[in-house]
Amino acid sequence: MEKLHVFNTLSRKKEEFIPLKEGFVGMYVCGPTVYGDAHLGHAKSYVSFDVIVRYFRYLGYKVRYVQNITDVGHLTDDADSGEDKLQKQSRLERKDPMEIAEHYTYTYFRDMDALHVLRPDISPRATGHIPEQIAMIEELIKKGHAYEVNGNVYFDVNSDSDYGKLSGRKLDEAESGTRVNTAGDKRNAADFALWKRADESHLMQWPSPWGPGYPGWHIECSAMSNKYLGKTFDIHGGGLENQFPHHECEIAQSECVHDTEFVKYWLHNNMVTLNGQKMGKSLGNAISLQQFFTGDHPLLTRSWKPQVIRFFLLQSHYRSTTDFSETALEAAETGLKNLMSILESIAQAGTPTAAAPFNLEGFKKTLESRMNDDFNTAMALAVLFENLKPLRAGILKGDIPENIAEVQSFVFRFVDEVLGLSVSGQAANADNDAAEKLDHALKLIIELRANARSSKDWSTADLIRDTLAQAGIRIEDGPNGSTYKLD
RNA sequence: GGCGACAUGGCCGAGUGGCUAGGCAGAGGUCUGCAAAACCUCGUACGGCGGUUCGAGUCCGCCUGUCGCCUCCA
Repeated sequence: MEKLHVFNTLSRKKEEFIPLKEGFVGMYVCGPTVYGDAHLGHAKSYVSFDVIVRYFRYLGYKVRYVQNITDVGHLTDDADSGEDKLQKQSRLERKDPMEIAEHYTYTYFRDMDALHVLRPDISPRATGHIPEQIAMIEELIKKGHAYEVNGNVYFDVNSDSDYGKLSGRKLDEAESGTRVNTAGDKRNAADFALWKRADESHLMQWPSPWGPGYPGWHIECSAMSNKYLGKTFDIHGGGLENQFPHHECEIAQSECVHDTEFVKYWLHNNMVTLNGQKMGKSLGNAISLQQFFTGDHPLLTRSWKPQVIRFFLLQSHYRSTTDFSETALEAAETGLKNLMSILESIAQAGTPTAAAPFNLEGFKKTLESRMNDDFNTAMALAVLFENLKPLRAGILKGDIPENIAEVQSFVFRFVDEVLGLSVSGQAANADNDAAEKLDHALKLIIELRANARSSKDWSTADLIRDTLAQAGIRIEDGPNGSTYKLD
């Protein structure tokens, strides 16, 4: 595709992306509820939107990327009877809810950093925007879209004729057969809470015009997106499971307050599954990112590097489910290693020979057309392999294209800036000083082994190679001497 | 029950109606003291049954199966 197209959940079609303001993209993505460690499902979502943001920037857009931190308001159970998740966790850990929020906000960013997920430009906390949420609720009441009962405030879904436009749900359909049976003091079972009354035992509470309480889940995103992105903005993203009710409710609140379209393009990423079942915290089958990084989980036989997780996720489309298995991770790991090895060869290409130029324009165009097609990273990776493999083969033969410098700079820019895969990952992570010392030592060992080889002392040569291999250092013999690689 | 997805070769996973996706694994070969790496060659897959079409994995219908949402959830 020549121009960027995105799949818009509102229309259920791919649409050309046209920004509200030329050159700028305002984007809001639902962030985590910080009461536990982030797992592979979070990684899929945030890696997906990370690539989307990166690609917009690559295209030259100035992006304002807002991703909230939900540190209050999610209930463990039904919207009326459940306990606040943070409050529950704080009871379990015997900590203040804010300690819980702070801790898991920290681990969230720690894990996302490891995955090379760029930090959002703004990470607003729900608890930091209580006045904004209250103001919005007051406006909804004033306009007749909300009502107060006993210190609770509910949104009146019947007051909004558009309600259901995102999820394709009609109000009367939802009434029979659902498990929503707690009408409580609501006028309509489908009405949702904007503000909840808190009793004295509730740890997180704020004063409000309706008495002490705390905000409902959906209102934070409406209030904060409005504050930082305006009444209408370009893109709202999140996990597919938030389409209803969360995003539907956001639309209702925002559009009823502002009387204008809330979001132009709704993007939803699909789930990570484990044995065909959705991976989720509350389902108890989630493997946290830390557990992947350390290998400390009954379903894991070993640890997995963040980079491998990222590459694994990039190999499938963000709107497809990603089925997790260690076999699949292993395949991704080898694939990534091979890609990196190809890139290394390209990086080390010497001065150009008389070889014909590499078709950089065509390569770039193909790559961009795949990304323009709703951010098809799986395709982009295929294009990378398809084009770079022959290039490497040529380089190894000594055919170095005259435009190698441009090729190198483009390839590295794309892989690093757009895909977020760091080419010199290992080298960059290593301690430079120690690496230098190791390099000296290995050069000596390789020289001694070369002497052994020239006197056909194969047993010594093999002993050196095998022992180093066990330590994760691979010796490879080539026509111009031996080299080593760190696993 | 309502709404919505998906079913692709050993595995993962793209796919705009007609030309090889790609990755991993596997087989054979070249190179090599051996190995590794690299390079070359090799797979005609699209749940089932109909239909539209000159032509369908790709469109339509039905069936079967799996999954998601309808309750917190990336």
